[in-house]
Amino acid sequence: MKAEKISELTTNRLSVYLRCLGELADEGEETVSSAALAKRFHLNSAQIRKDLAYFGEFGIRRVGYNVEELRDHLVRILGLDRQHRVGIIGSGRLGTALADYYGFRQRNFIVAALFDTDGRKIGKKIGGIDVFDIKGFSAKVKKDKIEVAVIAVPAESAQTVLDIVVKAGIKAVMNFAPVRLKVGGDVKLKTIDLTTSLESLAYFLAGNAKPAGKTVKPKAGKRRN
Amino acid sequence: MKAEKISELTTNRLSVYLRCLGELADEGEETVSSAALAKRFHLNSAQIRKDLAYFGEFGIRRVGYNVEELRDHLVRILGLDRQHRVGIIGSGRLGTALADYYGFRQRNFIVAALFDTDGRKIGKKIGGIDVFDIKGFSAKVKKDKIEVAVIAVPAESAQTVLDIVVKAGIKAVMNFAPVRLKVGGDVKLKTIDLTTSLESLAYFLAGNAKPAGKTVKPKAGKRRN
DNA sequence: TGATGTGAAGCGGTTCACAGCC
DNA sequence: GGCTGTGAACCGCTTCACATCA
Repeated sequence: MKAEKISELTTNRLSVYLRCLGELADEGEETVSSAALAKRFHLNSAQIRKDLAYFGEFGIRRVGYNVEELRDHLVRILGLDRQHRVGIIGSGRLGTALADYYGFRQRNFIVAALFDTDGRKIGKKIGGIDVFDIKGFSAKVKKDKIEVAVIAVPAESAQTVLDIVVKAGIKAVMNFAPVRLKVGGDVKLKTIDLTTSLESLAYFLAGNAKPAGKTVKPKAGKRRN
Repeated sequence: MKAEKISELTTNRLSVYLRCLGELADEGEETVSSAALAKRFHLNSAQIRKDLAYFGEFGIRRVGYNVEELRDHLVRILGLDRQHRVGIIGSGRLGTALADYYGFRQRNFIVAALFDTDGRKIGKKIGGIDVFDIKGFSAKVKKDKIEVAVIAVPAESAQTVLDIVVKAGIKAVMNFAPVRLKVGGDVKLKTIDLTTSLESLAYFLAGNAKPAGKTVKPKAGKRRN
């Protein structure tokens, strides 16, 4: 509640910086200036400096940033220096794909369990991970110390699932169902809406197909300036 | 290039409105006011009106909007009134999950083909969809009139794949690889970065775990006001 | 009267530009 | 000299408030 001083846009960028630094470290770079970082990954150097400055003074004037050191800082700031256990609800194609997602492990996220309502799946293993009845969600969360829930169920059931998840004490949720969900303020809900992303591409194609004609027509002219 | 008068934030919301209207239509509602829509789906009514007003005057004063009619308008604005053919590159778990994704079909997106470099997969069918050699991408795009590419390959290969895709004349790309990719201005690239989303949750958990102590420490006090 | 459509104000994030420091 | 850290300017999106009109 209080920790929201830093914009989410900033933390998202920290995640990007971390990745970039990983690449530089792999190449053996020891230090990097904000300008060099910006140029290489098409970022803005002022923004990099400002983002980092929220968390401390990591740079050395005249030199730049120490790659390894800054990376460690970012890992700690983002809370990636310890494991996070994840439960995925919905063991359809998307759920199982996520269970297998390499990026999870790479970032210290451990998929501890899958959950479903489908009796045919419960008790089985999918990709080496046990599928549990959603009814036992709360108990399993406590037992396995699950901190993050991923919702990969159809849109109709997503709100119900979210309510179960929140009741179990989970504070961080990633939702893939294309619906607007409601949560209390102390729970972080991140929705990844593939439908909207897709439609945004369709819009682009539609607008692109008719470059001159059907663009906007702002009614009473003079929209900007 | 020119069509970018309307912010992407606006078009994303149009997609949301469309979904909401679908729900209302299913319930048999004939008209809805911006205020009612806002209340029901936790949106802002002024924003709804403003977003819609960019595209025309769809409302009736004193009444609101006709649900069916507005829905049709949005479908047309978003370019969902015709099919879009999609090619997915990468037939791993994520790629195949996407090939199967219900939201695609529902929105008039047809997955025409999967592409891979893995000889063991090429020529096979996965979930009813043929897997082709990426080498034949360009030809297949022309033949099947593919307009949208989905990149579901590891981060290391993503830029290479993107270059192939762009060279084949594709103008709309959805990328799931966690990298910053480079494209020319006439191609719309939408990256869905699961790694960043995940790390943003981790950040929240980290900040949340230590509510008072390690928050920010803005160095020379007085950040805001 | 009651809802839309919209100019204007407000706000938050980005970029600029430079002081401070190594 | 050259890089960071940062106040100030800028910009675009959101929200407000109201004129407009069926």
